[in-house]
Amino acid sequence: MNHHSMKQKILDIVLAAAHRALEAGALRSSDFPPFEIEEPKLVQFGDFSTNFAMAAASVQKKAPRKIAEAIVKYMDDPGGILQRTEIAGPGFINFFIRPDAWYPVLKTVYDQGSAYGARDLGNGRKVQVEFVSANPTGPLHVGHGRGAVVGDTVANLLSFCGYDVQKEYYINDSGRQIRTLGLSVYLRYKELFGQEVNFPADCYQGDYIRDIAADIRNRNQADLLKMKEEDAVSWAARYAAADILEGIRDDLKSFGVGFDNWFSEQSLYDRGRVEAAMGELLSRKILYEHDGALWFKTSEYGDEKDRVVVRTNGITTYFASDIAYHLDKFDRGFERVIDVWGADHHGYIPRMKAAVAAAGRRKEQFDVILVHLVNLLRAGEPVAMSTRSGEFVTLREVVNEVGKDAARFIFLTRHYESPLDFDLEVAKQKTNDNPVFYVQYVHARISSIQRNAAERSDLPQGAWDQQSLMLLQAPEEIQLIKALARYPDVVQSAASLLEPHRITFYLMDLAALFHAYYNKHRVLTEDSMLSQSRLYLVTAVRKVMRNGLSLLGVSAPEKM
RNA sequence: GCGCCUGUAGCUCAGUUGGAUAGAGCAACGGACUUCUAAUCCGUAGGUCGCACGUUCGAAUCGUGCCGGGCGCGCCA
Repeated sequence: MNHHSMKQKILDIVLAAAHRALEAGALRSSDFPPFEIEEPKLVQFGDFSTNFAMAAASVQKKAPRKIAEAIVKYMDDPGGILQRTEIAGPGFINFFIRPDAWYPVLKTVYDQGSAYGARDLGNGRKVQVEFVSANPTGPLHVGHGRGAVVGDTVANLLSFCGYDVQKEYYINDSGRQIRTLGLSVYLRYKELFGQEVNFPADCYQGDYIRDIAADIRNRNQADLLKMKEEDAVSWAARYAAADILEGIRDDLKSFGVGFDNWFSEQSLYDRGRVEAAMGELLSRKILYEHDGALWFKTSEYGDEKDRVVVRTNGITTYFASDIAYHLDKFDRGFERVIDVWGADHHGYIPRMKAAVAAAGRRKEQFDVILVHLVNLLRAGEPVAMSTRSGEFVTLREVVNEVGKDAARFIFLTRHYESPLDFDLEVAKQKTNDNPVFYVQYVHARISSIQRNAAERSDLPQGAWDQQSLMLLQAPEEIQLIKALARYPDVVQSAASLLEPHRITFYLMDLAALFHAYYNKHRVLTEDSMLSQSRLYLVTAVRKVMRNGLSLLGVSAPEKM
């Protein structure tokens, strides 16, 4: 299988030319600097261009244009893919590809099918993506949804590119907020029995707390009133956390997000992992005692100050269990660990990186993806969102209203470090305002063409026929094939930069090219040969669309 | 005050990890449906890439300073 990308072929041609030029004495140094093969923004500059000459100028001690001339002079084109080359501007070499040289791309798309676009970056290495990890103290809201899609899609991308990926949800089921949850439920429970209670402001205010309390009463799960308050609170806490977690699991499921592992914070304590981690760090003198507390020397690893891991009262901080948790991740054999956090936690990154570094892991082994907030709007007006008052819009409500596909896609229409306006009305619109349908519509349209083609006996679907493909001469057709050829590069950069929005933008581009083509040229005509070639082309477009949408976890409808 | 993020068309945002004359969508204006799905397309107009220096063949992109916006700075989670 020799599916070299066009870009790679150009790179080979340039390098070979450089070597020949060197042998012939037209270049001085065998030291070729790194250079780029890129796709120029303007069509007049060809299909590809290279900055080799400019990049090499200082080493070769020659004017860039002279170097470019030498490269062009000694250039060989064994595959016969070049129509012409030219030297332009300060020393760019522009390459114009013969239209028929693009056709094999279509065959590659067919041959590789659902694997088209995948580059093996991971080589089977184990990577873990941890995301959402919302406290089980209330339902997921829209912001969690964004993190969920980003994490899920990053995991899809890495898995597609040869990593062995595990998706994990970290459950904060120990500590104070869980106790507060228990207390909240307990107090609501007492209210149900007509008792006067003073419901504190720092308890969870949402109605779901009342629902849980009612649930406990109605199903006669336990008689909390007969228990000692302390026992009742902890019983309520466990019950409520499990119940809420079940809801979170369901919400995520209907959002298309599933996890391979649900990891309990409490289990770290139960298995003595926190204690063990602290002990190890203490013996390595990375922890030290000061003012009656235990401190981590994070400042020696780039943090601005040291951090407390065990308080004066003997209780560990959240940081302590987080250290243990991350050490545990690496102990489980993951070579690479990726955390997806809300942007409000960004101040936490230096100390977490410090902890990972102190554990002897390399910088590249740990990444944090910071997902910025979502502004929920309805027809341009902000929707009130306050967790404290309990008046927030849940992820479930959003998914129920606009659908899984629209929600997922829209969450990925921005770089995750950019705040996102999510307008519920726009998400439902079936117009160009809403990119989901714009992209899905391509898939539906092509599916429709295929259904029509199936009625005709003169159109074998999916057959490679070089002769008929030669009929694909329109600029729009070549543009489409070029876009398909670009897809593997897009996937690679999305995966290596952990930037799923690149797939989204690519699909919108491809969709625009297709819709333009569709409006200008008819696929199925009286001309069998031409129809066959165009059918071959649009079927390839459909395959790539499908691949891209599946990475995003968005469906590819046959009809709309 | 310190740190992180951010500033690109009226609005919302891309920008191939330093490339050539800065790109979409929306909004505005003007067009295209007896043809495979008009949930579409075509055209026009729209810019001091926050500002100023610097780095170099070349900067929206890198560096420094300033201005504006968001967030974070607990022995909380």
